[in-house]
Amino acid sequence: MRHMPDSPPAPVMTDVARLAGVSHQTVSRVVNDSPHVSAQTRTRVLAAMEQLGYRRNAVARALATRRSGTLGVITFDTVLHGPVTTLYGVEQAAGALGLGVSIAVVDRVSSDAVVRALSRLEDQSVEGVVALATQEDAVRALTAGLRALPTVFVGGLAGAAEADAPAVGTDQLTGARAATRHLLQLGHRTVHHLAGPQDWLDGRWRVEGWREALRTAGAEEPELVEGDWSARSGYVGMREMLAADPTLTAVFAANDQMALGALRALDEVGRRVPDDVSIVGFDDVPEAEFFRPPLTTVRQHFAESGQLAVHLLLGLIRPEDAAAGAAPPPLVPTELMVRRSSGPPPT
Amino acid sequence: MRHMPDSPPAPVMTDVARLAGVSHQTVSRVVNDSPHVSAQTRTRVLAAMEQLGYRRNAVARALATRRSGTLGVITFDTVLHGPVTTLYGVEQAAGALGLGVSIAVVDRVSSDAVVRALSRLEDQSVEGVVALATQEDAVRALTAGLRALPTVFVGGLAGAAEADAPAVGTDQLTGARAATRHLLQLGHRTVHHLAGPQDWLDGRWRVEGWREALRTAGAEEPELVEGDWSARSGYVGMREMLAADPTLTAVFAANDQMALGALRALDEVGRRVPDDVSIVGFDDVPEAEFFRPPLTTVRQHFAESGQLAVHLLLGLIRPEDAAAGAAPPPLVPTELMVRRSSGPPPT
DNA sequence: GCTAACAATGTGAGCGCTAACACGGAATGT
DNA sequence: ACATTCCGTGTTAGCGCTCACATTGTTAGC
Repeated sequence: MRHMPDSPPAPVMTDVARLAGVSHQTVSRVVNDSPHVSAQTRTRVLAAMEQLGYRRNAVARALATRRSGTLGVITFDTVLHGPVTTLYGVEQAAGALGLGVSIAVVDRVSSDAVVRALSRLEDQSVEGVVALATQEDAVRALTAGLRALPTVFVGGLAGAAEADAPAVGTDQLTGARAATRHLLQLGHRTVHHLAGPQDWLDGRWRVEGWREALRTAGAEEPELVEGDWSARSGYVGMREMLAADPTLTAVFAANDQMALGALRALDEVGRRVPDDVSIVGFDDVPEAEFFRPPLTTVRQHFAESGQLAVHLLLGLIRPEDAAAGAAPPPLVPTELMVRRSSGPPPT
Repeated sequence: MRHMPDSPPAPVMTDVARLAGVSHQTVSRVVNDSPHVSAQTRTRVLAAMEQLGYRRNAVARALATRRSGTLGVITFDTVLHGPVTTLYGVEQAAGALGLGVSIAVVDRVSSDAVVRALSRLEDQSVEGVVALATQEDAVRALTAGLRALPTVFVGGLAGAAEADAPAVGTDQLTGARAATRHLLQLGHRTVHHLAGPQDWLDGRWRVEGWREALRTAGAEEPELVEGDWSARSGYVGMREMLAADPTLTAVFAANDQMALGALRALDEVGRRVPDDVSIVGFDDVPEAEFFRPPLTTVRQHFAESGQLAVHLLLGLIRPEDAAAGAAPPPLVPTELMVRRSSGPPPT
């Protein structure tokens, strides 16, 4: 699209008013669906708007109402399936409500960077923020010393609760428990855990679920190995684990990428999956079905989390507008996708 | 963060002015780094701002200047590595320039949805848009019948050029050529192509590069099989290809996900990689290194594309502010990452 | 028949900022 | 010495919209 040097100025309310033969205020009423406009006048105004191609100026409206109609999202620059999908869910839900979405990406994990990102959002006068940043540091940075900008956390319910912040997200605990129990039920004595970073709330919850399931089953709890969500860390972690306990038969990886790395490590040392070792992941990224073997994993419904976050946030920002009904449960259930990477232990 | 019922109103310019004993305009000058303020006054104003915790109201400023200071990004709801990383690049570059970024996600590929997404961005008064939507339909929808909103396309240079729209992106052609040539040089008679969707400009360019390399080498051009970027389509496509030509020895997949699917398909029919068949992907997603075998692929520098897009867009929006120097070349070079999925053909 | 109530519309002010110009006073030139 | 420039600052008028209130006209009520 070429740059147009001087397009004619966009029509404003007064223009519409003049054309329709009413006052600007009446136009405003029509635009805002006020009931106090006669059907006839409304039609005339609508026609004038149509004819002029009028669009309300959101900036002026924001200034007058002191409401920007924009939500902010803070996220990390990882291309993790979860945050990205959640972001889309947020945008869809916000768009449906007529709200805009601004984003701020935190380049590295430091509370400093989080504060700067938040500051960028504040500069854009967002009315509230959805934080996809579920590391503990981030939560702390976001809750501490900041202006009263309503915030909803997605993902890490634990720390959020500590910080007395509203949060929504996947039911990590139940999901991790299901994954572990699945392996246990297949007959494995115990399940090893290739954990996510423990400063991520999601990572911690998955450990918790794993631990609970083991405890319930009376299984011994092997030392966990911590990774950073990356396939590389799954690979390295798996080798470590194998070195520490060559007899292991079942591994629950904290996400699918790490599971992929584990798969590779097992292949390198000649262990077959699932004949020798079973693997279960978490997330159900679209590719998981095409791993070798197809990965048994816990599906998360990220987009729903995003939607939920928006509705929860709306309740904080505009209590009157928020869907009146009871607040939806903040926990999105998971789904265990049993594929071929898990099976009974070798006999 | 709890909802605070009534926080004290944020300080405005006049408050700062009063405290500093100057006029609001002088405060404005300080905020905007005008040279026409004495050092002494500036210090006093700065101190007053500090004391009051003043932050300029971006909305009011936008109304007065008729510039929102916000860029829009249109993207699809795919969790493709490329668009997401580009998005981050855009945000980083914009943030560094003091610009905000609003997003609009297109839920499905229809020009209608694209128009609606664009409309959402317009409603937010973005000054320009970066379109990560590089499908032909999308480009057409974006360039057609729309207001004079400056737009930069990322990714698909071909169609953009047709539409006379500025565009930046990876040098797909050279990348695809390099991938194909790499296989040819290993001794393969020819290279099959598991193509991306042909209504995506990126997909088309990759075909083009592949075709050129084959032609240059005088190699026969096998029929291509078209996929949709997904691992599933790579899997299905590979099986099709194998059925059509069981003697194939080298495949260039249009992206890494499709390569993953292909890897799986080959495994299922007992073909070893790279001993029997070589595979090369495109993108170099972080996981590619942990595929089995590690995937030879073409790395794209998505974040740089995003940055470039922002600078190009800035040139359209604010010619005076744009870095004066020559415009950067709009093509970001690729990098061939040779790993273990490619090797000489079986003898 | 006169007032109360309400519906439909208009008027004026102001959201917080910047643009454009006005205005003194110091510095410069001849 | 006086006009001319420039510097630092203040004044005024909007940007396009909504809010609160004023003003009509109409219907209802006693």
